[in-house]
Amino acid sequence: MKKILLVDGNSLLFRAYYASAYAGSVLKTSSGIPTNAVYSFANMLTSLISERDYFDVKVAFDKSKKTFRHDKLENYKAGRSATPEDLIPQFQIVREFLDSANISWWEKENYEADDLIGTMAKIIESNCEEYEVEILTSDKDMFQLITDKTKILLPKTGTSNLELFGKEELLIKWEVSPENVVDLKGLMGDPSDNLKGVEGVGEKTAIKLLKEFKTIEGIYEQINSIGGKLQEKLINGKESAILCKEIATINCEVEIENLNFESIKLNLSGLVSFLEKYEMISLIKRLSNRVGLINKTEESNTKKIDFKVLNEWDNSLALNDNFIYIESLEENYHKGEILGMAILNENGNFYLENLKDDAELEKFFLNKKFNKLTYDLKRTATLLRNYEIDFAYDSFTYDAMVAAYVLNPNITSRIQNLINIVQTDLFLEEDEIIYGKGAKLNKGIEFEKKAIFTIEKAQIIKETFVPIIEQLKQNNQFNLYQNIEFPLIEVLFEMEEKGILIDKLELDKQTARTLNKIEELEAKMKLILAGDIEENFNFSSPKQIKELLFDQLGLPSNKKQSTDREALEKIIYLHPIVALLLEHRKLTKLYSTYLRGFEKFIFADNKVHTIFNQTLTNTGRLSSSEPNIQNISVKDELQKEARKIFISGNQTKFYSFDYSQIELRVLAQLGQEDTLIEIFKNKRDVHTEAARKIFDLTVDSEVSSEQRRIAKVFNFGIIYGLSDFGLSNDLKISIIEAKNFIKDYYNSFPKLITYKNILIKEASENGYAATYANRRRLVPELASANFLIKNFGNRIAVNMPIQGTAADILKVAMVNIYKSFVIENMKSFMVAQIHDEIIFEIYDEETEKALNIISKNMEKAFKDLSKIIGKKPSEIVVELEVNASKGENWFELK
DNA sequence: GTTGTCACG
DNA sequence: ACGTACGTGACAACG
Repeated sequence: MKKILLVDGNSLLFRAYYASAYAGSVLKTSSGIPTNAVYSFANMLTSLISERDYFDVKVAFDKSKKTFRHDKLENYKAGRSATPEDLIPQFQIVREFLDSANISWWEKENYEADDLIGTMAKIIESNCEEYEVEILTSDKDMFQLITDKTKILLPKTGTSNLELFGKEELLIKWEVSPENVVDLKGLMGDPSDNLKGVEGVGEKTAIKLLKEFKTIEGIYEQINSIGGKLQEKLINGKESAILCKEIATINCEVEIENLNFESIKLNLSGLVSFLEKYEMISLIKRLSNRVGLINKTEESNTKKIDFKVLNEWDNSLALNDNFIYIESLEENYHKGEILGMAILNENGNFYLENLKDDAELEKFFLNKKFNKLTYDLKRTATLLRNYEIDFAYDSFTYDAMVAAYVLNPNITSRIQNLINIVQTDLFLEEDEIIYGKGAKLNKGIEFEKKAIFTIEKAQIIKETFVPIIEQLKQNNQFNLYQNIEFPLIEVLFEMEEKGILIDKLELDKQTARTLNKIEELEAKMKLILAGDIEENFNFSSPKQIKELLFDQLGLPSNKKQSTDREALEKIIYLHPIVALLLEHRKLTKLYSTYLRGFEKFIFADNKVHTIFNQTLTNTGRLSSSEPNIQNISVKDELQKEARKIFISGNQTKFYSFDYSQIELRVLAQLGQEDTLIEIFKNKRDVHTEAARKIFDLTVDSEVSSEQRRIAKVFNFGIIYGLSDFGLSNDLKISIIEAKNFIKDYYNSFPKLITYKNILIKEASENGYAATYANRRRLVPELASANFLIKNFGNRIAVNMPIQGTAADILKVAMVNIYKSFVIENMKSFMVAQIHDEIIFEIYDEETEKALNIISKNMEKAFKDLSKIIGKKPSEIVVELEVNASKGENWFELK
């Protein structure tokens, strides 16, 4: 007999909620989305499936608030206390969980979960002899569904303690048979559903009556054989009893379409990305193991992919379209090792272990007729170059990683995620499970296993290719992918390859000098604090600093006893040590992150080769790592010294081009705010002019630096989705003053409030925010009942289109400059992008030509963007202004 | 692995 | 009553 589990989703989720809400507080993600009930639900359900060995699992939910039962009884369920606020958003999230794990769930307008489950149980009983049913619910009404083949699993105490009810167990507990459960309910009523039953008849009397007369109808047929008060009560309650029975009766004749049962196969990668998304990290390992157990029974049935192992490539196997995947486990591919390669085409599936010294393979890569479609092209190309395998870059025509990012920037870039971005039946094991991770990472696994895994990865790229392209087109995002993101891969690839030269002497000099300063400063601080601290006091330990300042020295603090810069600045005049601590922070940051910390990133060529992550941010920006060259100090004079270690080559100089106020210009354009557009058109200082508007000053009047500073805070605030609280905090003014300022600001730029409201409305309706180029970001926060989270959603809806459109513009500029450099056969090259700034190394003899190409392309990039995505360039009226500076090192720039 | 802090746009 | 500006990455300390 195969067992099918039917789950009452609402009932289980409620139970999961209360089992995991302690003293009213519940588990939440860092952005405040409550997840406790889903966490517990996922835990309970997977545990149950893995332990009790079910063949298939279906979950049913109540659909709408109103059901056919409400038509019969006006106050049905009216007495029930309100659903906890933190639970409401989790009804949606739990459905997302089931989808990601590939567990099917059902809901139907007008019906409750009971009816769906009852119907399914009946269908199984009458059509499928080889199945039996278990129903997981804490609703005792469901006992009416018990038969020889159907049993109820009732949670007892806690979450893991369950009791199984069949006919016999029911008879022992209630002394009734399943078909009389509704009669019992009709007589007793049920306060939770606001069912009255017969007044004065409780459990004991009801059971006694049913034992004798079997059903409610039976009781009334022989009402005269019952005497006295009870008869009176029954006659008075007749209508109610019959109605309550009717309502308690589960409708087992709901129409359910496409119901079929097959061996359950959980989607591990979908599940893992779900758990990552909602920060349920601790469940990943536990659930992965269970999924392994649950899926195991099926493993032998999964179709094997046929493939051929080749010692050397045979170019006669090559075709026009070849899906390739190169396996390499290092996160930093600049020092990555190639473990093997899969090539899939219509001639078959091929696996190559050794890529070195394979002349045929190199011919394959150099031949432009042979298209290569892959996942993470930048990594692939870098690995090939590191192995000195020549290739024609142009023959790479598709990158599944970047395409998937365009469809959903929120998804972690792992090849396994391609499966859930488009629905497929494919399954791909996690890297960690194949190779282990951390200290247990093992690259030398069995040859066969590794070959299959690599082939499977290429298979995923192949199978998802057409659906992904179709979805891009359907979303109107194909141009963004094809003409911006895809060409950008090559730009970033070359930037990373070129790297940035490091002045090692300068680095060593500064490292020693800074270490010296730190030691001196620590000695000085120890002298001041003599008697207050131990000899081995650690000035870098927030814990020890906290104790010293607030407990020992008794300085005032906030509730959290924070010791960050903002907190320390407040108490700087109360003790001489505080200023020195701030100085210490600056020096140690400089030393450990930008000086000594940089050494490990320097390669044999004396350069750093950063990784520009193209598929990480939610807004479309790039990020940079190992090392991060987008956050090198610039604001503090002392820390800015670190910029001297980045030097240009012998024959080149650095040129930096940065956009002036690009986000505000984007805002002016997209919000159609003419006053703002005019300010930029007249090349005025936007903060000064905003100050004139807010403070109602005349055109040529003097604007104080204080007024300009306030206006500047506003200009930034508007991009972040300003709040009165945030502003009052930043400007150190009262919330009332902040409110008034906001009013003045919006009066000065009235279109901005309209635009803001449109953005929020669109994001709420669509479920995502979008840039001018149709880059999307899902904003589930907007659906939250919690107003803090919802406000966060509002700010995302406003900020993402602005920050993201600016990012889109930068990308267009980079792609176009790169193309021009190639066409003009220039040697000069791009070295870095820092969100609103692009840094180049330019050969002296190319200076004029290069500067011209760069500034022209940057200035027209918004219009170019418009054209690329098929909009009208003429609608872009705001000017983009670019400032350039040069230097032989980064310190000299700007 | 998580937390606190701080660097950038 | 609650308690925030948007987007990142790296480091040291501390469980």
